[in-house]
Amino acid sequence: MATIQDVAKAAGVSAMTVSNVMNGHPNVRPATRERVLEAMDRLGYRVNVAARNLRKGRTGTIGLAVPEINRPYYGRLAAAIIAAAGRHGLRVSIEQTGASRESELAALSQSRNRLYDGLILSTVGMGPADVGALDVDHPVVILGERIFGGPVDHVAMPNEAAAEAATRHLVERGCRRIAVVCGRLGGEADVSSLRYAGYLRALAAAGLPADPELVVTAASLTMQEAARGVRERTARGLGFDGVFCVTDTVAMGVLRALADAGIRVPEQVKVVGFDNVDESAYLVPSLTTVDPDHDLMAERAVALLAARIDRGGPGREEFAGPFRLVVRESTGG
Amino acid sequence: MATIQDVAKAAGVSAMTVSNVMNGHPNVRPATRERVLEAMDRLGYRVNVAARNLRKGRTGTIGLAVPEINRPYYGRLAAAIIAAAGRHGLRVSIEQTGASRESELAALSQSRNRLYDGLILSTVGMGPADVGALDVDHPVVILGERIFGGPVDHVAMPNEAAAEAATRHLVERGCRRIAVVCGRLGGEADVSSLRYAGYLRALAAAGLPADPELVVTAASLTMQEAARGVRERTARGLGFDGVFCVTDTVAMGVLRALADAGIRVPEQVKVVGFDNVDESAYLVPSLTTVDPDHDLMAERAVALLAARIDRGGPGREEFAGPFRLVVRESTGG
DNA sequence: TTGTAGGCGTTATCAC
DNA sequence: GTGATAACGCCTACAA
Repeated sequence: MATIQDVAKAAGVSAMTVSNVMNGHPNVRPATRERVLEAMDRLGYRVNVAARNLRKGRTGTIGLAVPEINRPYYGRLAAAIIAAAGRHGLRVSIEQTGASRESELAALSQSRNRLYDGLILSTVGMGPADVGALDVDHPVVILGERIFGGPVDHVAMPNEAAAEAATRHLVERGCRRIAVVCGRLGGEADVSSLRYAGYLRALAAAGLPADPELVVTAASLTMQEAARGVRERTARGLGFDGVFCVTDTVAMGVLRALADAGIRVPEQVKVVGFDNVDESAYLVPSLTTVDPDHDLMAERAVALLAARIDRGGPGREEFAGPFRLVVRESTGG
Repeated sequence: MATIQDVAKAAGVSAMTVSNVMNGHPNVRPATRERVLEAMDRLGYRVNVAARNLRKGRTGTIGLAVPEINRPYYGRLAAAIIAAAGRHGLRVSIEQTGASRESELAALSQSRNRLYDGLILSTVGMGPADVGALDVDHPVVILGERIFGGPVDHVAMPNEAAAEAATRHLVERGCRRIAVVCGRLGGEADVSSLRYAGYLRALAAAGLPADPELVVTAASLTMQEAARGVRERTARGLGFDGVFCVTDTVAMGVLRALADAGIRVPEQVKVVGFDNVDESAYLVPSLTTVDPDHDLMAERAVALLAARIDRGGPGREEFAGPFRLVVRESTGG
């Protein structure tokens, strides 16, 4: 494999000049540039990224830590982040945390390993008690939730407001006993708790009581758990006429369980999801859901991280994306 | 950031000894090891990956190039590959090709850029004419299809056999006019063409004619295109009683279009997919589909690549995974 | 068992 | 406008 020295020799210049040509520096005479380019081409020269990284103290790669890439929401997010990173000249290395607190903390310390220039972390397992772990000296952006007081940048979903709007939509469509399907409620600033809070707010605003009977738990927010939870609930009789699901994935499990029980959507029960993953428009019935503008959030997250990489120092910026409700068949079109 | 030298100084040894401790080399006196570990800990030492890479000529990262990570099948695959790579001590950097021939070729030449130790490439846009491009001097494993004669390792789906089995299943369930929804048929060794061939074989074996009217094209295999194709077809009257979809994603679009047309599945039309993505079990109706054992394929692909990275030289191994048909509601349970 | 020397390929600095 | 020099931090010889 040809090195910069080989090219320099072949072109009759110094390595420095070759470097300057490569990096588009000014002050290279056109004729020289030509000779160098020709030599590079002839030798099939490729820059050695490891050497460049060592010299520059950068790797050109950022890490993206998500619970599992194989879930529609994280897939959607990853796609947007890879695209956004590409626009910033960065590559993306993906790590799966399995939504466990330990793996999320491990991802944070990996980033200290200087594997990546920075890390975008989707926290699910970590809680406020782990804020201290965020105090690392490398660029980190938390994506998804708000961990109050953390010394890092955040790109947050409009969790509460959007959950409230989604639930209000059910109220407006005539629902009076609205169930919610969410993960474990620790009272912390995780997806489930924040969206649950929005759900409660909408109920209160509508003067509806909050019945603990209507809270269905799907601990790790999988289709399977959601379906099981709803089956258990309907086995005791249909005690609700609307369901707010904290994610679209959960909603898919819910729709399936309702179909199993022979309950018609939206006639008997109306369902709302959250995320607007690609599949939600194609489900039968198609799913009414919250669209949080993934592309914008991804772009902001990468932009924040890139800025932090360039400028250094800790950040505390917060960005909460916009959202809109996409009304489809599951709430009556 | 502390370097190996700093640690050496702090522990009163040479850098070499620190290196030996780090890499678990034998011949380090326990007491010395202790002193070194203590110093590393005290200084918060982290190895500089760039320097190690430069020295070793390795990056510890492999590339995974897929059309779009935001599709259930590729998400599933990526999850399995990241997990498998982790077991081999490798990280995974993901690149999205958008299924275009140009981007796939670019991914191949990127790998020559020595960004990664090796590349796993899911070819969709490239054809046999591009076999030459595979003749790179870096480890590459092609995942998904067979490009005959390429000088690289392949991990292939059992495309033809599985497609034939899926179609035969429709025949066995009583279907006589079986449509197929696939991408453009170039007669090359891509997913659509191979699975289409399997479909044809099953028809022939059953003594059924192959009617061009029954070939629905969804050029890039999206839900949208599949739905549109089926809508156009049903608008001219329901001319089929079974559909073989070349992917589950396509099947989701098909199920949606059939629902729009008021056609009942499986009573009027039976549907089979391919991939067994997580969602397929939760659709309404749940989807009968081919399960190709993604985890095994991912493991094999990573193992082949890892072996190639270690041993060097070009490879020509072919591995075709096993498959099984998962029968669900869309063909009558 | 531990230390010394040297170089992996690149680029920043500063001469010329 | 171009080139010599010196790192960047680590690891593989080889020497002690």
